[in-house]
Amino acid sequence: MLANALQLSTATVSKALTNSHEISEKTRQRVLDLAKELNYTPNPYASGLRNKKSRTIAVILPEVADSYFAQVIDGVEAVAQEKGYHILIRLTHESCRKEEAILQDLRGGRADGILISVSSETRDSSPIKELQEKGIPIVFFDRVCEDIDTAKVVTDDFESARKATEHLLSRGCKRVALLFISPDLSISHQRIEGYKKAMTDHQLSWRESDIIACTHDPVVNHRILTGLMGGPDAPDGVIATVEKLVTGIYLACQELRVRIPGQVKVIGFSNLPSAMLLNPSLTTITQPAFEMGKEAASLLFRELEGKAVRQKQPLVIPSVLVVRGSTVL
Amino acid sequence: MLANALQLSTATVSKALTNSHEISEKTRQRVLDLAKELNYTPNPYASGLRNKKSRTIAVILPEVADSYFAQVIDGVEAVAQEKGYHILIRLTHESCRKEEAILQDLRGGRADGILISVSSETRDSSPIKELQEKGIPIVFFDRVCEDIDTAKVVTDDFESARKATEHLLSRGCKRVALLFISPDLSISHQRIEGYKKAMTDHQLSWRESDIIACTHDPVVNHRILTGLMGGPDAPDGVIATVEKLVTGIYLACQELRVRIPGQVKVIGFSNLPSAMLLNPSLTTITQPAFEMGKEAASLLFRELEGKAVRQKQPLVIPSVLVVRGSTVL
DNA sequence: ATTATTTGCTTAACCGTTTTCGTAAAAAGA
DNA sequence: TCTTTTTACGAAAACGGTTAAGCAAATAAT
Repeated sequence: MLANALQLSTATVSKALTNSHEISEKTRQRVLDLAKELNYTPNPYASGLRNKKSRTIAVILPEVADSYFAQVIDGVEAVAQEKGYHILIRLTHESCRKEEAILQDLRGGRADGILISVSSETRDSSPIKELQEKGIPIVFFDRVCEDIDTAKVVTDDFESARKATEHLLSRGCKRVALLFISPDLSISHQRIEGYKKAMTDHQLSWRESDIIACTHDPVVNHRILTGLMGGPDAPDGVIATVEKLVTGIYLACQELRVRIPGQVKVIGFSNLPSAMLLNPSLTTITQPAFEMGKEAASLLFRELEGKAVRQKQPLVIPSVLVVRGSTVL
Repeated sequence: MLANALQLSTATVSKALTNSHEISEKTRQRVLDLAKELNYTPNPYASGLRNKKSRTIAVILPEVADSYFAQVIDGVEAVAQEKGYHILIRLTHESCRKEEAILQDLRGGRADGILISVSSETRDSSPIKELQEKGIPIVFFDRVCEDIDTAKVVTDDFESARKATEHLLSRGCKRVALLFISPDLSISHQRIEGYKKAMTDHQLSWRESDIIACTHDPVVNHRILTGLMGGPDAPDGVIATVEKLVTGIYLACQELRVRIPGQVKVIGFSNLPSAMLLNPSLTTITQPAFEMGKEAASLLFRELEGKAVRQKQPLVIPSVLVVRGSTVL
C-alpha cells in the first residue's frame, strides 16, 4: 500500500488518513497527495475487523418487486447513505426457512443492525430474539413480531381497515368482503379487527366467510376471487388488504363483467403510483412506505449510536385513504 | 470462540468447519456439535480479509422504486443467493456525482464484482474503467457504457422502438411522438433510431420536434405533455420510452379529455404489473427485467469464477410488445 | 526391528487496518 | 546546560479467521 511507497509505517499512514493530531502537517499532506493520486481507499473489512463494525445494515424483506417494499428501501437508503452506512438486501420470498438462514448468516457480524419485515410464514421469533441477545439492534417495520421487545414502525392497520370499511358502508355497501393473505401476521389481525369494528359500529354482523384468506399464488387467488364474485351472493364491497390482491379482484371483475363501482366497490391497500390510472381508478389505503423506511432506519441508527431511547410503543405512522373511482359512481 | 472451549486450536476448528480431510471424524463432530449448539457463524470479514474475497456483489442502480429495477434485483438475487453471495444495493438517484462516490467506495474491495446500470447523467466512464483495471469484474445491464469493454446485458432497444412505432403506424397513426428522458444514454439513442427507422420505412418523415426530451421531474413533464397534447397539432400516437412517462401522458390526456385510443394511441416501455388494469389498459413494450438481472449476475459470476468467456457482443434479450387497449379501438 | 508414510493436530504467518505504547528528536523550561 | 515536555513517528499487538508448514504419534512398508 502507500506505506512503503512513502517510506512510512502503516501506522503513520493510517493516522494521516484519519487526520490524527499526531501527524505533522507535512507528512499528512504527503500521504493525502499520494492517496489521491493512487485513488487509494482503505479496505473496509480490515478496518471493520479491527473496530468490530461493518458500517452495514441488513434489510430483510419478503420481496422487492412490490411497490411498498421498494419505497421502504428508498427510505432506508436515504438515511443509511447520510450516515455513511451500506445496505444489504436479503429476500425471504415469504419463506421462514430462508428467513432463518439469513438470520443465521447475520450472526457472523456481517451487519451492525437489522431492519426486518418478517415473512408471512414466520411464527417462531426465537431466531430473531437470539440475534438480539447477541447485541445486534433490530428494528421491525410493517410486519412485526409482537413478542419481541424492540423498536417497531408500523402504520395504523386497525384504523385504516376500519376507515376503509366505514367508507364502503357509507357509500351504500351492505356486504363487504375482506381479502387478506397471511393469517399469522399481526397486521392481518389488526386489519381484520378494524373491519369487524366498522361493521358492528354500523349494526351489521360480519360473517366469518366474508373474511377471505387468499394465497401468494395468483392462480389460486384467481379461482378464489372469481368464485367470490361469480357466486350467487357476491359482496357489493371488497377490501384488498394487500397490493397483490388488487390485480386479482380487478381481473376477476373484468372477466365476470362485474362493474366497478356499480356492482361492487373496491378499496385496495396499495402504494402503486398507477392507482389513479387504473380502470376505474382505485380508491386506496396508501401506506407511508418511504417514511416508514426512513423512521425505521433512524430508530436503528439511534440504537447503533448508543442513544437508544426505546419507547414502549411502536411508532405508528398513519396511512391515508385516497378516494377514487372504484368506490364512487 | 469455540477453540478454547474445546481445548483445540483455532486452526483445527477452522478446518473442521470446512470439512478438511486433515481432521478426524471424531473431533470434526465435536466441533460441529458445539458450533450448532452455540449457533456459531464465522466472521465473514475476517475470512474475507484472509482470502481476499467478500462474497458480495454490488448492484448500482439509478433508483429502486421502479418496477424494472425492482425486478432486476429479484433476478440478481436469485443467482447471488444460489452462489452464496450477498448483494449490496447502491442508488445513484440519477446523479453522476453519487455514482462516482459509490464507485470510489467500491475500490476498497467491499465487493468482488459490480453490476451497474449507469445514471442518466453519466458521460465520463473513466471511474468505471479504473475499477475494472483494478481487477474488479463489471457487468453492465440496460444502461451501458459503450466504450467499456466488458460484459453487457441489454434488450433490443432499437428493434423494440421500431416495432412500437410500426405498431402505431399500422393502427393508422400519422404522427407519432417519442418521449424519452436521458439524451446521453445509449438506450435512448437506440430507441430513437428504431423510431426513425420505422418512420422512414413507412415513407414518413419524422420531425425533430416529435422526439421529445422529458425530465425526471413530474411537474416539468406535466407541462411538456399537456403542451404537447393540448397544442393545435397534437400527435395521434405517443411512445413513452420510460415507465415514469406513462403516468405523465395518461394524466395529461385525462386532464385534457383527449381520448385514448380514440384521439391518441399510446405505447409505454413498462414493466408495471398493473398495465393491464389501466384505463385504458396499456399497450406495452415489456422488458425481460428478471431475466436481465439473472443473466447479468450469471455473467458476473462466470468472471468471478475465472471462466470468463467474454463474447464481444452484448447479450441481447428481446422485449415483447403486448398489445392492449391503448392502441386498439 | 527399522524406516517410511500417513494421520491429526498445533504453531505461526498472514490478510489490511487501527490503536496502544514506546521512543527518539525537537522544543521548552529551569 | 540540563531536565522536562512536546512532537512525530515506528513497533507491535489486535481484530477473527485461513492456510502452509511443522511435528509427534500411529500405522504401514521393508
